[in-house]
Amino acid sequence: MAASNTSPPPEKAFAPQPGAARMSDVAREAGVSLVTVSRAINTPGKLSPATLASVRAAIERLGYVPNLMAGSLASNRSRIVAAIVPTISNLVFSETIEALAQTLADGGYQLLLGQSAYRPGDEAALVDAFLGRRVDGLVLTGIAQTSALRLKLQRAGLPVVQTWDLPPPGGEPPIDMLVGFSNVDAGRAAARHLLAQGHRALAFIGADEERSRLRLAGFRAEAAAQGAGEVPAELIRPPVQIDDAGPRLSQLLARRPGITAVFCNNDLLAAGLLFECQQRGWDVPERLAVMGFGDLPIARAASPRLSTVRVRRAEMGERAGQMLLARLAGEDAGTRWVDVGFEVVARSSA
Amino acid sequence: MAASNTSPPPEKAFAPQPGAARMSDVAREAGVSLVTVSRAINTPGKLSPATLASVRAAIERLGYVPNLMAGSLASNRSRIVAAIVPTISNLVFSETIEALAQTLADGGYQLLLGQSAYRPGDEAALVDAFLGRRVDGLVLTGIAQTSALRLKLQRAGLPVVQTWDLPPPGGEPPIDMLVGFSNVDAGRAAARHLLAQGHRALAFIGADEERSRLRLAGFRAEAAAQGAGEVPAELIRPPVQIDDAGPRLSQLLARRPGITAVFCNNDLLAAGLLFECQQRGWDVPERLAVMGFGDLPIARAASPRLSTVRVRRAEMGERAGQMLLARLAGEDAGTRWVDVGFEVVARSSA
DNA sequence: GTGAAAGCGCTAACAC
DNA sequence: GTGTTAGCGCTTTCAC
Repeated sequence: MAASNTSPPPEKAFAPQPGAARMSDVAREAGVSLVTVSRAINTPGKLSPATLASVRAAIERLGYVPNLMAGSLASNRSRIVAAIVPTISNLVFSETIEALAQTLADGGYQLLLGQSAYRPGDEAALVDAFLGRRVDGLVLTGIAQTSALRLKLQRAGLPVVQTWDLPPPGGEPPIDMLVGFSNVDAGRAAARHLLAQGHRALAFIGADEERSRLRLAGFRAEAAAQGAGEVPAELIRPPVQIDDAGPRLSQLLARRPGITAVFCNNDLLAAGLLFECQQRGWDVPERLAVMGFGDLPIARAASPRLSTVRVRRAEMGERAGQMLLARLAGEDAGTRWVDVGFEVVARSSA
Repeated sequence: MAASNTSPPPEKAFAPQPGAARMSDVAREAGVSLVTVSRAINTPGKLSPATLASVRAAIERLGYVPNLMAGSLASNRSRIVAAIVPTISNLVFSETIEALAQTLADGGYQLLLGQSAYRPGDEAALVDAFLGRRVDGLVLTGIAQTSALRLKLQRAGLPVVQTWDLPPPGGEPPIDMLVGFSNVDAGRAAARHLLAQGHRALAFIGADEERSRLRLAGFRAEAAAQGAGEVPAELIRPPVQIDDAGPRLSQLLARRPGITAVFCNNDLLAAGLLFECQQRGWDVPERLAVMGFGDLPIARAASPRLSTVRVRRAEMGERAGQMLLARLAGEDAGTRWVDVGFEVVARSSA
């Protein structure tokens, strides 16, 4: 089914740009000055309808595409906002990104996306690349940036929004703006839900990364507070895949055979656990209760329906975008830190 | 759990860039000329170790971050490659993007990502934005670009790679380069697999978009060739969610109660169907055979294991990146069209 | 190995 | 409303 072919050359061989039209070409073509063309593009309202029309016609005729890099250099505004997420392969981030991209697009900005792979070094490298491109704003995932990075961003005077977390009481304040929720509290709430149903032998499966660890901490704190004892945890080095769930359950069981409830730090992993239970012929939640995180569509579709912790993914993206747009428009809005909260969704699996 | 707070102003209020260091500042600091600084950054091998060291020290001292926009303008190379995918919320594209981003990064290029939402208009708008930024290359998903867009790209003389599909025999040739597989053949192969197991009453659930329709066409063609009669199909307007599976199955059943096998155009949808069958108490594959597409990790993890069509997602991204890098390096490689193929993976669900 | 001059394509003042 | 004059911060010749 696979083949690699050396193909016939296309009619016209690749040529290094046949001399793309410049603004001055358009100006000459339309019989106006260069600025007039610039205005026709950026502030068309300030031109007479007649000249505007003739400039537009010239643009059309020449197939002119404005060079935004030159524009950015001259105006010192790139109209680009960058965002860094750990990975786009985790669906929990997709909606945040889509909402952010949409909000920014509506405001005339484009989103430049980077993936950190949960590695601080990659994040720092991306920030350098973005600063080098003189992005107008930056959206970060999490609050675990190194102090060197924090300092660099503050020195750059760039609007920054941290997302998906909240600063711990007494911890470092946000770099600039922030929209998130308490991962510790979310973990705590998950434990509370499970404990309320009488479970005492809890366990945890999640990624070996910052926010997952915070949820685990909250989960364990609540379990301890209610006297539920030790909570074994499996921390998976990213990237986490759905088929990690089965093997990790086995590990957990080997360590503590009596487990009755597992909190998975991600709905996909929880769905994987559901599949695993089905393979084993275990009833959920009777034999094992499973709780997810995120409330992705799969939580509603799974069988049994997945109990989970709902996170306002799209809202975070939208608000991050709005905060950035407001700042970029010069409005120094009062609200810089937003807690969008979370919510335990009780369904059938736990 | 949610709260919006008007926060105390941070120690230092937002200030519009305290005058980021420029290359000339570094030059003065290091006691060399501006060009020397430029060389220290771009062609360090051409400098004496001593001057190189002193320039680097100055860069460090000033926290200088080169302005890549200015560099791009002067050199006429942006070192950015753009890619357009329908959506990042569909995991089938994630690996392609990640492999592409990685390959490009290794070659010194950055990836700029855009989402078309399966809308030709959005795709065209993104292309304009990218051309405006003078990206050095472009990766497109699919081959269904309008002829206006094809023309624009050819006129721009930009290296372009189309992915995820192959030109139909006798159809339009690729815009420039291409790496994909035959969606029609993939659909045909899926039907062949199902028919080989004795199924005669087939059905299809997929997104209402180009490549999904091609797979449906192949699926139907094979069914017809083997005398299996009509194949009812449910085409879902994107975005397709996993919880679309259940309701669509009901629709299909209402139209044709005797269905014994369903080809889902996406593994996530197939997993949704598995969950639906479980809810109904239907055994898979005895009562209903389910086949997926993509061979995402969920196919291996599902219960029963999902039979599916494996697509070389990462390979497409990597090869697209390589082809682009080769072209950008001036090597006019002979291989411009690559068929990476696909593969039917028989597991338990069908 | 290093530097001086010119200019990439555009926008920002400021005139008229 | 429209045009003129200066750059934006770099890389590119071409000298030395």
